[in-house]
Order: sequence, then C-alpha cells, then structure tokens
Amino acid sequence: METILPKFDSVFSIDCVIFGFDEGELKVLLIERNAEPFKDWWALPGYLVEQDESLDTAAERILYELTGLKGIYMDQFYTFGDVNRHPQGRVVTVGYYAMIRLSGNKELKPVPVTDYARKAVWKPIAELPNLAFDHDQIFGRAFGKIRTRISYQPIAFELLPEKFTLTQLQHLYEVILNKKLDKRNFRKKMLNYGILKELDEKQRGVSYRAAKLYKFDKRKYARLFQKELSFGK
Amino acid sequence: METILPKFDSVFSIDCVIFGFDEGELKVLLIERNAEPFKDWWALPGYLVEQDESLDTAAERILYELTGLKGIYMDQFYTFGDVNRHPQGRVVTVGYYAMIRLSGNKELKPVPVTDYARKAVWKPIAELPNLAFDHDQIFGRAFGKIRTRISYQPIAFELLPEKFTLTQLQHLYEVILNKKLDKRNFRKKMLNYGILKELDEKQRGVSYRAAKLYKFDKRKYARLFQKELSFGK
DNA sequence: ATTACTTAGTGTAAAAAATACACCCTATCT
DNA sequence: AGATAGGGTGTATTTTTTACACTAAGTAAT
Repeated sequence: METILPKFDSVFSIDCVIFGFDEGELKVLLIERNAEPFKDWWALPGYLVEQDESLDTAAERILYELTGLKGIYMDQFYTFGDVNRHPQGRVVTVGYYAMIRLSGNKELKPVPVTDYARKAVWKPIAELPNLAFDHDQIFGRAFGKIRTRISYQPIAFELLPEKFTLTQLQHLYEVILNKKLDKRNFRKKMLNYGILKELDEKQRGVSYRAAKLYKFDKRKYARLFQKELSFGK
Repeated sequence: METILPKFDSVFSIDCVIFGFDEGELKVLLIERNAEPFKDWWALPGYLVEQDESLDTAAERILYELTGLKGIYMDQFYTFGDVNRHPQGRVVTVGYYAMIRLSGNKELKPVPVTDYARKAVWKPIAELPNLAFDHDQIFGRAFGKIRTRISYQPIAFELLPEKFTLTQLQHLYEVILNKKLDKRNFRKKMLNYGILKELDEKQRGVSYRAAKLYKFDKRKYARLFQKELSFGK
C-alpha cells in the first residue's frame, strides 16, 4: 500500500519581524506593498516559499529580496495558519524574527525582482501603522518573544552598534521591557555577567562627559545561555 | 494589479509530541505506521492538515483520530520545513506538544478513519526507537522545550494525577531535568510558590508510611507565569 | 508485641543575589 | 569661570539559594 500525497492548493510563506534600535527607539522593518491584496498597506517583509528551499533559506532570501538585508540570521518563532488569514486562499505563514545592528544597515536596497513591494522602511514601534493581513498579530507575538527572551538572556547586544555605552544598553532594556531601571544595579548586573569587554575608547561627539565604550564578548556570552531552575545540590 | 497565488504541490501536516508520566517514567505517545513510506515504523502521531481547518484545530483532530485522545490542548513549538524531510514530496510540518495526565487516559482507542496507523502506544522516552521521517529531530526539540519550560514555570502538574505527593512531583522534575534534587530544598521551593493545596488525604495502598496528597491550585498558578529580568527598583 | 524496613517529613546556617538609595565627577559649551 | 548634562560609583538590607542529616510514622514479618 502506498500513500500518495494529495495536491492541495496550499501554499506557505515566510514573514519576517526584524527589530532594530536607532536614535533611542526600537524599530521594525516594514515594506510598503505594491500589489493586491492590501496594495499600499504596510506589511512585514514576507513572501512565498519556493518548492526547493528550506524554510530557513527561504526566510533569508525573502528578507534580502524585499529589503536588501543580506545574510541575516533569523529565529523561527511561530507559524500562523488560520484558514482565512489570506483573502486569496489558504496560506500558512512561518514567522521569523531577528534583532539586528541598525548602524551601517540603514540603507535599505530592495532587490527589484518583483514589483511586489514599493520600498522598505524602519518604523518606530511606537508609531506602528495597521498592517496588512494578520501582520499585527504576527508582530505582536514576535515582540512578546523578544521581551520574554531578553528577560533571561542578555541578547540586547544584537541591536546595538559594536561599541556602545552602558547607558545606551540600559536605554534599550528600558524600551523593550517598558520600564525604568536603576542605573547602579543595572551596571552591576551587566558587568557581573562578564560578557562585556571594556574598551580603551570613549564616546565621541557628545557635548558632555564622554562615556566609556564597551564591546560584547561573544565567547563568554555563549556559555551563559539558559539558567535552569535550581533546587540546590 | 492582482497577485494570484500559485498552485504548488505543497502540503502541510501536524505532528504531535504528547508527554505522559506513568510508573515513574516519562513517556511519549507513538503510533505504529501501517502505510508507506516508513510502513511498520514508529512515528509521532501526525497527518495532513485539511484545507478548511486551522492548525490548532487540525492538531486536535489528528491526535484524536490517531490515538483516541480527545480535546487535548497542545502548544505549537516549531515548524519543520527541510526540503527532503518527506520522501514523497514537499511536506512542511508544524510541531505541537502537550503534557497530559496519563491516568484514565491509558486506554488509547484510535478512531479507525484510515488504515494509516496500526495502533497508538505510550513509549518510555528512555527506550525510544528510531522514528520515521525526521521525527527523532521533532521529538528532540519538543523535549528540549519542556525541559527549558519546566525550568522557569511550574508546569509539571499537567503530567501528574490530580492528587499527588511531593515525592512524586520531585521524581518527575528529576526525570525531566535529568538530575537529582535535594528533598528539603525542593519542598521548600515548591511550597513557597504557593500553588499547591495540601489535602486532608493520604496516599493509599503503599507498604510504608503514606505521604500527604497535594493538589495544584489553578488560580494561584495563573498569576505566577513568567518572571522578568530585574535590575532592582 | 517487637523488630526491621522504608519512605515521610523537617531546620538552620552560610553564601550569593537582589534591592533601595544619592552624590560627586568630568567633559563640553558659553 | 560658571553652567549644564550625563558619567560613574558604594553600602547596607533583604531575599533567595544552597548545603547538609536525622527523627517520625506507618507497614510487614515474626
């Protein structure tokens, strides 16, 4: 007996939620759609997966084509499969997210393989417009994910420039966690993690006392992942 | 301009990783396949999603049809989309998991809608056979998920009978975390969570001093979710 | 009834981590 | 020289985590 796979009109897609941090604001990368449905709406960068590419590969390709961002490693966070989430048929979409350094990546150059999107833009999450399809929901889940994750893994570095000050780092935490933190306790804890390398360099171009710059120590960071519930011994 | 969705021969499926705890062992629910490919192999309960059902609905239905377990709430944990994961074509599968009370659910009665599976069986994870497709990988990721999750959320109750002793609870933690825990510290911590209700009842049928039974207090539990990273103030 | 056996149940001291809290320092600008 | 703005620092208290070992209670066998 041999089972043959049915041929459904099913299709799957990827949607990417890319977070960036710039000018003290947390931003997300959106495209302006140039195709129906939802023509002219803002949407998360996303497109259909090809037959011969894995989800991870597709995510990287799609992000590149729509925004020009190259080689961005993304994590899958959830798959959205409501029957009517796409008005033209059944489309199950796999959500991916990444937090990236925005400096140097400010220039977005979509590869014009299609006229599917008009442009890609960084939008502050504080002023997020309504998004196409169920993208509000997808964004919300991704944001929840990074908020939870930053609470037990020091992952905020991914969003900062290579060299950053402790105050910048703290601001970022405050934006994501949406609350004020105590400066001394924050510094104590961060430095205690032992994943910051103090540099011999200072901030430049500020009109007040320049702060020390730090860099994030990848090797030590790798060891730190995941605290486990402990009951002693 | 109107985009029309292409008709690919793409298909998606659900695979379920259902954990149970019985006789001191952590078990997972498997089916014995009765169809090609991988006929006669053990596999996770899983099947194709219909055109007109959401992923969550499909998961519940498929689990029911293959194992007889009804109304099990499952969480989605990852979507597997390697190009060649299914020998007959492109099948992207969405992984769901649940931890359930095994008592009373011991009787598995697959609904014989297909001859796709021969039977469903609880297998101790210590003696897991090689599974069909990439189900080893799917299982592994689900197991990692519950292990991580139990480390910061007291979710182990879902696996225990309604009334349980602290020693049973500790054994379960030890099995999932794969390490010995200290009895006094474990009890102190668990009772401190304030989500256990001590009953006026004792264990029965044991040939030694009977332990007190506890019940898990749902209301208090709901408040406990997610600790946040704190920097004071 | 005594004894042997098995698991239940309990407390404390030490160390580590988290918290609350406020002032002086230093570079820049005028 | 003075004003401004953010940089940078310490300590005492509380809470949490950890290490560690014996007695109590019930059952079963004689």
